[in-house]
Amino acid sequence: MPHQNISKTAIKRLPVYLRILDQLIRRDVTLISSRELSNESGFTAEQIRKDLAYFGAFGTRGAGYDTAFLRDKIIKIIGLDVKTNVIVIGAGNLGTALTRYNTAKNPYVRIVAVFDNAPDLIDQKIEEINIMPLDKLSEVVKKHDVKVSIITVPADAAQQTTDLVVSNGIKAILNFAPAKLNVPSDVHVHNADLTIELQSLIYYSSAEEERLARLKHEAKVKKTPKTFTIE
Amino acid sequence: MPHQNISKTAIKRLPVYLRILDQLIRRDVTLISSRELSNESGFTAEQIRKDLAYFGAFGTRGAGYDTAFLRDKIIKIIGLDVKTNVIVIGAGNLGTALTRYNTAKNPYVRIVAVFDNAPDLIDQKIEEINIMPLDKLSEVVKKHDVKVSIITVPADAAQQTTDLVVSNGIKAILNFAPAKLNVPSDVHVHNADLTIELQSLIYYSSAEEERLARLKHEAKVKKTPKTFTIE
DNA sequence: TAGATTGTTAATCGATTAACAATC
DNA sequence: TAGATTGTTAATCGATTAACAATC
Repeated sequence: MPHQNISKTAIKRLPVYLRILDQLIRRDVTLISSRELSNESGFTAEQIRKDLAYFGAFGTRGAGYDTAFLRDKIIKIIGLDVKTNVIVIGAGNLGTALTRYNTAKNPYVRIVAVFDNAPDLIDQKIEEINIMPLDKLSEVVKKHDVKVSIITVPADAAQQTTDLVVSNGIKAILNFAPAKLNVPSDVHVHNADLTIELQSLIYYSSAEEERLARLKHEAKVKKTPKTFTIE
Repeated sequence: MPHQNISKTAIKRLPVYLRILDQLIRRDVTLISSRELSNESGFTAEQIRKDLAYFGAFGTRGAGYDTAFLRDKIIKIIGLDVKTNVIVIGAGNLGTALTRYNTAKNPYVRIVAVFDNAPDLIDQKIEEINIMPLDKLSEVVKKHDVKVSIITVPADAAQQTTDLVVSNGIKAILNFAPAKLNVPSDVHVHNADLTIELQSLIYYSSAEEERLARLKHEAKVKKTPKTFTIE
């Protein structure tokens, strides 16, 4: 297979497979079929096999996948075999939650520092990690060769924060600010705007058909010719 | 257009358009073209026009879209014209962050209560919103006719929490727990597993080609016939 | 009328699903 | 060998992009 294009949706599923394999290995399961992986992940068995096939042939026909072997491969595919140093910008509730969670539960990354300009937060700690002012960012990024930044600042500070991290060589940004970030083409941005997640979910939470029918009805009313009418 | 299938990806973009229209209206902009909306959102103008066309013809040829009119339409399409009552389960940092953010910045939803079983959290407040034990959930859901729940509990409590909210009539779940939730087919789940977002971003943060080439090389080495070799 | 921009149809692209040969 | 499950190719589906007629 000479450089097939790797589907972006497949990349998003790899961490799910990794999480499941981690769990299985903890339960001493050594072999798993794509059918069983499907039950655990919610993705189809065909899709799982196809996702993995982009990168190689990791299973054994007739048997399934060796859990430890497959985990090792996925870790290398994603690039988690070397711990990734990450910075967090914004030490509010969300920045704090992400820092705590990743420090405690995500063994593949290391949050090296949290940045915030609020004077009362500086020199405090979140789970042993220092909160620092933004003017220390350059130094920290160089020292730990940081390539990934999580941004949890307010929307109106998002672009200037982005410009700062990009100018310091950051290549990937996980953006929680409700704002579009302008970046050079070699910088990757994943938007994780939680308000958008919630609002698009609300679309599905109540009678969709009915709502859209009402909308169509209104449109008709609106298009009634605007002549003088007797009230 | 007799009931065209509405694309799921279009639904995810509607809240982005809404956010931009809110900003434009605040800046007293009354008319906007799809080209300008494209600049603000990062989606193409063609895509924006197509997304809106699923629901009606809201623009004026030659001119563009009336910002207030289009905002009103999008609000009705998503179903945000009536404030949506939402509950949050899990009063940790993430639950707190989401509660604060939505209370302060998202005028379209109302968080009516936060649930947690930790005794020291009960009866505390997050921005005027009570933290309650889970045995009060049924009562609150009935009282406020809640249909949407945000789940921010640990992975091992996610399914039982889900079963609880589903049995109380919740129809949409925004799930932050790193776990697959099993729900009846009439309940919608949006997964927002932040670890997965971060890990899939890491895939793009460092030399992809190189990493995958190394993987392929390893595979070759592994497949060397296992005969006796002279060291 | 001329210029601009929408709404819609057609063409392309990418992702998922189905099917099955390969092979453990 | 028979049964099982992978890896891969072909068919389908859905989403995006391109093009342009409609129309303000």
